[in-house]
Amino acid sequence: MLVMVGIKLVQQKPFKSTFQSIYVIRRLRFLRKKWEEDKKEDGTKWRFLEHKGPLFAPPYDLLPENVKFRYDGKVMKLSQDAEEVAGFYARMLDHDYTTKSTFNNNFFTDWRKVMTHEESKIIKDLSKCDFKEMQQYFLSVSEKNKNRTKEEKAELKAKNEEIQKEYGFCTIDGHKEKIGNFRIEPPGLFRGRGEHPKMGMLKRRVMPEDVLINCSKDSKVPKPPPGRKWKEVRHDNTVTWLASWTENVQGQAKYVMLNPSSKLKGEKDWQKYETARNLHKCIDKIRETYRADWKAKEMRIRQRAVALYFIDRLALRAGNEKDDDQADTVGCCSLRVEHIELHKEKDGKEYVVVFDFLGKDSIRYYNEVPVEKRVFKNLEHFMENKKDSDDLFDRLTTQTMNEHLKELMPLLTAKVFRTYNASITLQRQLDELTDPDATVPEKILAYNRANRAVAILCNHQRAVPKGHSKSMEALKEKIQAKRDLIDEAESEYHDAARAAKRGSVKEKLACDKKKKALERLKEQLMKLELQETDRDENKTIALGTSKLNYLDPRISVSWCKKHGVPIEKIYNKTQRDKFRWAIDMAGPDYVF
DNA sequence: ACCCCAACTTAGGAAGAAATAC
DNA sequence: GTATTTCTTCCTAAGTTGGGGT
Repeated sequence: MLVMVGIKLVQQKPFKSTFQSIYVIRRLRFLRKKWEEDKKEDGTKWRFLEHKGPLFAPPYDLLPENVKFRYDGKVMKLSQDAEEVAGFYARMLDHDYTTKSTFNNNFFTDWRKVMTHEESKIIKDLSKCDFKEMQQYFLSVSEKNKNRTKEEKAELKAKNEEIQKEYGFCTIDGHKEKIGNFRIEPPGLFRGRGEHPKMGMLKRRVMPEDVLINCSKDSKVPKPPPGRKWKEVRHDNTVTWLASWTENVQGQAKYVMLNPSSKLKGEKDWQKYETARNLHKCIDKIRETYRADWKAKEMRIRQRAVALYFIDRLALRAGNEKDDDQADTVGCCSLRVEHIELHKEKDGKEYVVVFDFLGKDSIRYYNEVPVEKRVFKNLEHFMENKKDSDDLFDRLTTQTMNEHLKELMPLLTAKVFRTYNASITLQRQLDELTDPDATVPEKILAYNRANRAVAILCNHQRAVPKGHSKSMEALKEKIQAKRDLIDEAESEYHDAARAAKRGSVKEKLACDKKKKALERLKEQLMKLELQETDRDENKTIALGTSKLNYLDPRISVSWCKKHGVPIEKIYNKTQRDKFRWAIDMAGPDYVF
């Protein structure tokens, strides 16, 4: 596989700018050499791995003496642990979380566990706790931090860079690579999304004794803090993580891993898009197959075929089963009867399925979808004699779905459809929406619209930014002001033109100037109007997630190269770092 | 067949930094 | 210069997937 990468790289088209092509050729040669040297076909991920270990959260700072906690109106001095946990809650007093009884109950139960015996004898009712002074104190501290002088800021920045330099990088197979998350998660209250049964529980402080270190045998093993021990040091080169620990709320493993800009992550990402491109080659066949399976005798197969149709057409997630100590969310395979409604006819359309459920992160998915009659009839059948809370696809799991997909194409799984449909949609929308003669801002709007089509397909939502309507109004005012200016400039230009007609060189020059000024204003107006459209259309849609995780970056890169749009207009610094491989690889003619 | 876990990708919101408006 | 808005980065929760155990 990795040898193929090398070949693929050298076959790429020449690039436009000399600077770039020299750089690219050198880089390609380098990459190919490296990748051949590093070739690992046995499932091992590295041969050498060295790092400094994770950075622990700073120790707890006691509150100043004058900051009081009160219980039932009376001042009470808390023990260190109780005070720290109280502080976690105090910081969140303005947050919506503290209005939820699940959050409050979980917090209170866990808080009482860290209290001394005496404290827990007194503090028995959360509503009698007064955290106001603590909250005020934390607010004042962050206010003070905001008002730091230039020098203080510079000093802080320098310190952080020092830390980044020491902990932020590792050496892997001879390369220095950036680490993604080298900081151990600090203690706090668990912020589960949606109606999470565990929200508000105490996430306790992670100690060196909780931490597993992974590095190579012949590396300098990271040292635990003085007088402390790691839980374990292992040398497992079949995995990519550098350190891990188990978080106490959900019992999940947490990992320190490489930054997306790293070669290891980049190659994986590249491979993901190659799999999606492979799907493109057999998608017609697969669609034929599942349509045929709508008629299958076996229920199991019909359910699988209808579910796959949803995964393909609606870009739904696979939908694993979830425990009831997690928020109740679903994906395709875990849909329940209560999540869809069937309408023989709705708003003039036949056979409409209305989806309404909470997906990942408890984001609502609502969609009215006209479907083939056969799909509709199947759904009716699946729902017969079932309660609302029963599984729609009771004969189907993500495992059996993925096993089936493996047979249709190597490496095919449910999520590949999301990647594929996202990327192909971007490519098609870009083709459709890009006017080659348009200005760069217009092209960028076209790009964002294409991106938006994908975000809508994948249901990537966000909360309406606060102050959205206000900022829209401000923008509208600005536009009106600009229009007035243009009117003014127009009449000035007309006057100047008349003067220039019979006037001297001087008047002609003045007229030219007016003309230029008018054009500049018009251009500014257009920019503003584009911004207005863009912002309003984006109100509840998040473009970042699809850009970062679903869109083959080579599509965007080639579009930029083809249409003379600087790549910086599409990808910011972080994104350019992550997609370095694609920026180097894809020429203007790349096709997904 | 089913369950569970490890490892990895995908996700929205918070916090911080930078840009722009005033 | 300061306040406000917008963009970027950080954070970590919440998914998917494959594999191993029973």
